[in-house]
Amino acid sequence: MSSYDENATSAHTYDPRSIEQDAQQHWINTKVFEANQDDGKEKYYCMSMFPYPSGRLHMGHVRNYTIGDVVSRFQRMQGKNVLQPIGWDAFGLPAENAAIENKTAPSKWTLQNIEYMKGQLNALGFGYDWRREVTTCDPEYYRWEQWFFTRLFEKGLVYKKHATVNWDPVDQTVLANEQVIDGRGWRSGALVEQKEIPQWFIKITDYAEQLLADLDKLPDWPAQVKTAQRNWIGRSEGVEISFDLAKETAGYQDIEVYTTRPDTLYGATYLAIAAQHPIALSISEDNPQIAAFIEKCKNTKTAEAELATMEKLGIDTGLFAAHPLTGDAMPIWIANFVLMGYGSGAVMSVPAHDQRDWEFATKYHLPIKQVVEFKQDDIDADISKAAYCEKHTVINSGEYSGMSFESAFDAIADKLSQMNKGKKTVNYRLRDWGVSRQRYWGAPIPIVNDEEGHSYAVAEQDLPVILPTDVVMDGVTSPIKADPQWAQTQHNGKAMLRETDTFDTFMESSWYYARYASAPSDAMLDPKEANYWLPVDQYIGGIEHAILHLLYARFFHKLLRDEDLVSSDEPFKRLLCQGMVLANAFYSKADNGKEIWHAPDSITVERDDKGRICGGVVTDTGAPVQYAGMIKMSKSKNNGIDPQKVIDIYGADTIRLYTMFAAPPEQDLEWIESGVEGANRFLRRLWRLVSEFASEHLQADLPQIDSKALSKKQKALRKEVHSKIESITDDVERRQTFNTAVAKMMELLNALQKYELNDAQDTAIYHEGIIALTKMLNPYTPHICEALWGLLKQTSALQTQAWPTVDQSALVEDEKLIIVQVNGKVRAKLTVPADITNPELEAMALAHENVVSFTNGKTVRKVIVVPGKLVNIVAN
RNA sequence: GCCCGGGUGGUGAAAUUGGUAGACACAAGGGAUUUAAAAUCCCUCGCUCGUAAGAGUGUGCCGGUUCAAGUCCGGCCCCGGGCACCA
Repeated sequence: MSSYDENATSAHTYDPRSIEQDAQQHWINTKVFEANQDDGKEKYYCMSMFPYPSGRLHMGHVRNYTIGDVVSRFQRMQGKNVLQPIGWDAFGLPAENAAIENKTAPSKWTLQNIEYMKGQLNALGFGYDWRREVTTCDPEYYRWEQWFFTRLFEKGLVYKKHATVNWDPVDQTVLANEQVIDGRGWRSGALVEQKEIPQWFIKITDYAEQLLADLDKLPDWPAQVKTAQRNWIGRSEGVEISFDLAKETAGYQDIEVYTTRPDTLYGATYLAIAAQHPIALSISEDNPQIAAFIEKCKNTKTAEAELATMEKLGIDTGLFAAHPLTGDAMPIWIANFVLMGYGSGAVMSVPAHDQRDWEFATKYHLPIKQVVEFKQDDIDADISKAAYCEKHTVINSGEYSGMSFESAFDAIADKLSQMNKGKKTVNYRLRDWGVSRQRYWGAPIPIVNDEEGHSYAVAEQDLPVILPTDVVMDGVTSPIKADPQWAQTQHNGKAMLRETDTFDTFMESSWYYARYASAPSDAMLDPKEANYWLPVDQYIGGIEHAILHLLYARFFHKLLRDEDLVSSDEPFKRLLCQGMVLANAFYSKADNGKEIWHAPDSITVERDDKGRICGGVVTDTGAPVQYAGMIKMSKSKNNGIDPQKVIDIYGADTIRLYTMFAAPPEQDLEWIESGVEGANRFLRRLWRLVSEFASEHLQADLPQIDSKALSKKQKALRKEVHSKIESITDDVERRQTFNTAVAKMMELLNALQKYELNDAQDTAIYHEGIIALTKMLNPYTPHICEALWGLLKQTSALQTQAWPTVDQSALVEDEKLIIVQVNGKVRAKLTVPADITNPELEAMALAHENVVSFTNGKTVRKVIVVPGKLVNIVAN
């Protein structure tokens, strides 16, 4: 029995404010969203990516969480035991920046934001189990991540090594890529340098093969995301080759390189090493030119895009290595595009068959030697103009000349192997996961170091290592680095110093889905409950997380599995990546040439003769502004639309409906105010239709539908209702095209609105349609549906109602519409009995007046009949 | 630079397995209702020609396969996202 008070909402006009509050209160009272383990019921775990508590919800959140709520409510109506949790990705850089700006502590700022945003999530009516809320800056959360890291430490899956960071030499601090603007520190303006510092790494490369292979176990992930992950892991088969140095340098007798093209080894004409390579550093000690070049190489960001697009520069070391097969002397160069942190920090260069090497060799007049024959089709190929990168027959390669790519690859690899100068290797582009951050607002890394520099995992009984929250940010140094007392501690009775670095925030987001499912106070997870809920059946979030977050979470799941905390191989069964939310953006130019971005609601737009926006003026001042088009809502472009304002004007159901209707979920969504009004108009129309029906036609004893005795008109309405049920169910469940599902519900409403009620059977059919529509719309706009459910005098709970089922007999048609084409062009449309035979249909088509006028004087060569659909007459 | 997407009316989009291109909306125009406005309801709406019936044409560009192509294949142009310390 529903305790929902329909009397409170029996007003004649749609009033979202009161019905939304009533519905939300009703859900709290009935605890309908609290999910408990129930082995007798099929579970469904639906999860959206948790928000960073930045202050207020943005439209991207609304879109993401509405999709999650639609899926959850739909699955609940399918009879499943649904878990939909939410939490807060609470650590991160913006809290530190806000703390500096607002002179408050990051913790205080973050917790205030969480409180506010929680209210917003509730106002949108999302059905979360709040008992399972996770906040990552809570020591009760991050203590288990610290514990798990110490387990990995004991297993040898973490290690410390030097790695490059962006260093601000004025502020004496490490900068995130985001904090480097045009090569300078964002606060100091100093030229940023690359610096090597010791950092912690987790051996994700040990799992590279599994992470790659298990992508095949994810049929319900977007192909695009799987492809991106495959490329990121970047498995390649190649050969490790060692080149003997003419004379030992910096303790090196040889230089190791990895290549996927051993077939081109005879074309290797020089070696290139990283600026930070020990050999380079060693010879720079008494060579000021080389020292200056290495210094210059420090002035780049660590981002890959930067490295790929910067000017390729090099300098000759004057050293030589011996070609392993020919013995030829090969010069060794230092090149700015070779990374010390990747592979061995050295590459062999084959300028004839690699474009980057070709450009480098051309610039510095190094020899270019063709060793791959041009394919016949590539008649225009010219080594003096560009590298030839195809794999084909090998030439100019001694005994290997004339071999195919494959044969030469194997033969040269075997030869090197016999000589002990190389071996076949599988290599990955994927690098180990660096988890150290030199920032304050994160989980402290649970490691202590003794005076000799040995590292130890913090003992289990000493966890968590708590991050102090009562701190003052000076904008430069992390408070736990600035306070010498904080790091001092004991380990096994010995005085030691704590790590003052914190974890990458991807650590927290890599296992929160498991913690939602099971949060015991004395362990990381309770495997029994975690394994009931896991894996997540549907995960929803932004495409920007396609690689890093999703790869780390998949990796972490395998680590959890290998620690016997979970039993599945993959954390997320099905994945949906939603698109961005865009809005109009406007700017004007300041005197210094900088762009000033104006909020779209402060602008009066100007339109061209086709009604497209072409410019505008600031409403208050009349100052002209430029139109920048529809671009991603962002702070920097000042074009964010505050969801709160939309809720205040139209209500939560309208904003939910608009975000689901305006575009398919994986595509970008354009925020257009008049479209929001349209969504609201639909809800008002629905309200009027149902309330009028309820007050004028609804009666306690509606007759059974007598499907055999229905009139043509009644059959048509029933067919409309049941074909919509069939197709909307498929849209929501399989296709996840929520926009077309909404369009079909609009069509259903239009059909009901046009329908005239004359007899009791009409009322019964109409009632069936309204009930189905209310149920199917419930996942999208649950508040109005609760209220309508009350108006329709339904006594059972709407949220756990069974989803409407299709009556197949209602779909049977007596007549069909057939398209008639002549030579592929539509010339007629025929309405024919559904049981017409092909010859009859063909004859009817050929006899049609308009068909005759196009076949007159021609010979009919062929007639193609697609039963129930189309006839195409080929004539010439 | 590398990797991944996308391009259809005035606009957002639909066309699910190769079978009516433009469903459903928004905007615009016309009309009804109203003292007036809001709200609501009805009609028109890819482009060109035509009173209409209808004809021609049309899914970024060029070419191909097919009885039939927005959809498949080859080549090109343009736009967006990610690139390991923003999350």
